[in-house]
Amino acid sequence: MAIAQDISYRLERLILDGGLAPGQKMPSERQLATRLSVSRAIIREALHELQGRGVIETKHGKGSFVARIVPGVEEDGGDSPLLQMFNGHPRTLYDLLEIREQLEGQAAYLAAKRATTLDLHRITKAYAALEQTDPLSNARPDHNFHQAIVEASHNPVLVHVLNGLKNLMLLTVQASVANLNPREEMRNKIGRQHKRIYQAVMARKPEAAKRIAMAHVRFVSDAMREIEQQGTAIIRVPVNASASKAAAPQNA
Amino acid sequence: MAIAQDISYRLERLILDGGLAPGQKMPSERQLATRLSVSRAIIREALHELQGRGVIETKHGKGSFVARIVPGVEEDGGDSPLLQMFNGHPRTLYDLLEIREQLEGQAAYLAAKRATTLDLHRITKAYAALEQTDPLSNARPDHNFHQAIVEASHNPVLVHVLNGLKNLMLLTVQASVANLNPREEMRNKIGRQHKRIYQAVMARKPEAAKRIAMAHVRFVSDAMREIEQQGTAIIRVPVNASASKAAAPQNA
DNA sequence: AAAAATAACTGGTCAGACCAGTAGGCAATA
DNA sequence: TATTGCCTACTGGTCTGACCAGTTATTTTT
Repeated sequence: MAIAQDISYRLERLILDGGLAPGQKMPSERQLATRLSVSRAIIREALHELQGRGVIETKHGKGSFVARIVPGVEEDGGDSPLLQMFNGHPRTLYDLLEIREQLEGQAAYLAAKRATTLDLHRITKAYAALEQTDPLSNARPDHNFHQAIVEASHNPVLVHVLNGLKNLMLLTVQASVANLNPREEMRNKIGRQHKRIYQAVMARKPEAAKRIAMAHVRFVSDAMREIEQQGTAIIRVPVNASASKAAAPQNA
Repeated sequence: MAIAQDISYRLERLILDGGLAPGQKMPSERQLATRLSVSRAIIREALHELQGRGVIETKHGKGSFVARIVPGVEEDGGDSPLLQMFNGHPRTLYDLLEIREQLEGQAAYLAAKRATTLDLHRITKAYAALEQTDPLSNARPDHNFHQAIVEASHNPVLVHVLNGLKNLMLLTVQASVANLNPREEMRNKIGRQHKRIYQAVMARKPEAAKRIAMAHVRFVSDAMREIEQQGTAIIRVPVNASASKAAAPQNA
């Protein structure tokens, strides 16, 4: 693989894995070049790639910043091309969940219908990891479980679309985990829902899987809406997820 | 604006405006640099940006090529690995329709629920244009009608996702128009479906709108599948859609 | 203290060089 | 003749080092 590509992936992973939070400034190009032992030209090409993907935005004389997906009370009108759309819309979270409901439902349906034994194995593995993980730690196992199901759908377009929403997804999952999991009843309900999704897919019951998966997302959405109205939310909008994440030292 | 950005936009416009068709080879980097009077580094940065958006894919020693099927993605994704997935997979068309069924259904649902009077006006206008257009001419009015409904959903994420699939969409719509509309019964059925969708949205009947919209996409999908099995398809896979497009001079 | 010049960052662009795949031509060989 | 194989002229991939252009904090002036 071309180095520039490789670098762009490494940087993206660095960002997603919590090394850098949305809005945060990335190291300077010269620093990155030195750090990663490549020329600055390569760094610039990699950064442009991330820019094209909407992962970062760059400001002349200031630096490159991890794209802020969502609103926030933040500073200037710094808009990223794609993500600009979301600015100032606190509804975004629910908009996303609205779409997730559809797509995850379809994914579960197709997964139950088309999953190969290898797929089932992967899903099982992801589910096991999800069960064993401390629900309070982080959102990744949750996301992985859903992801495994999506991939088992064998619909590249679906995979592509959900992959494109990955960043947003992570934030919502994160938000839901942070807000919902601390409440025991919630945690249990969600756990049961995951289990039922898992079972439906394994049992190859498409309709059931779809129904349950949709209900799951709907439940999360409704629960968060309720919490938000009570004013007891830990995270109101995904932006702050990074902050609470930084406060939680148990990240991988 | 930074030159690299500007260049990337100019190149993208060049591609989308029909100067370059999917799969087609772009001029070499050195050529572009000379032609556009910028350094090769700038060209490379611009190309990486397009790469990140999934507009092009680049092959060492061969050149850069307009990505078959997609622009962006967004991302997400974006990038050649995703696009590669689509190449040569005739199933892609149906994969896309599978997703469209969900998203268009949801869009219609939300549109019926949330559309403002302005939205309704726009939809009416698009529908009128669709009715008055010669069905054989091109797919744009069809796409515009669906688009108007999507925008009326007032879900930026949904708009974003479907926008990212725009080119794919155009191809499938185009394919369906090319294959289905020449057959009178099909044309009539589809016309009736559009009408029912339109009426359901205008009458603010979310459930009905969703059901009809989903059935519509499903119908198109099934019909095309059937045609393809009969071997009477004009366009089998989206890839060739561009070719037929070039052959049809009546494009806007 | 306020204003202006400065210095030390940051990204943006350029030029030219060289490495590394690819493809076509053309000669030497079997 | 047909095949092999090299050579060459493409293509993108990377590096270097320079200079331009915004941003910001510091330091000098006033």
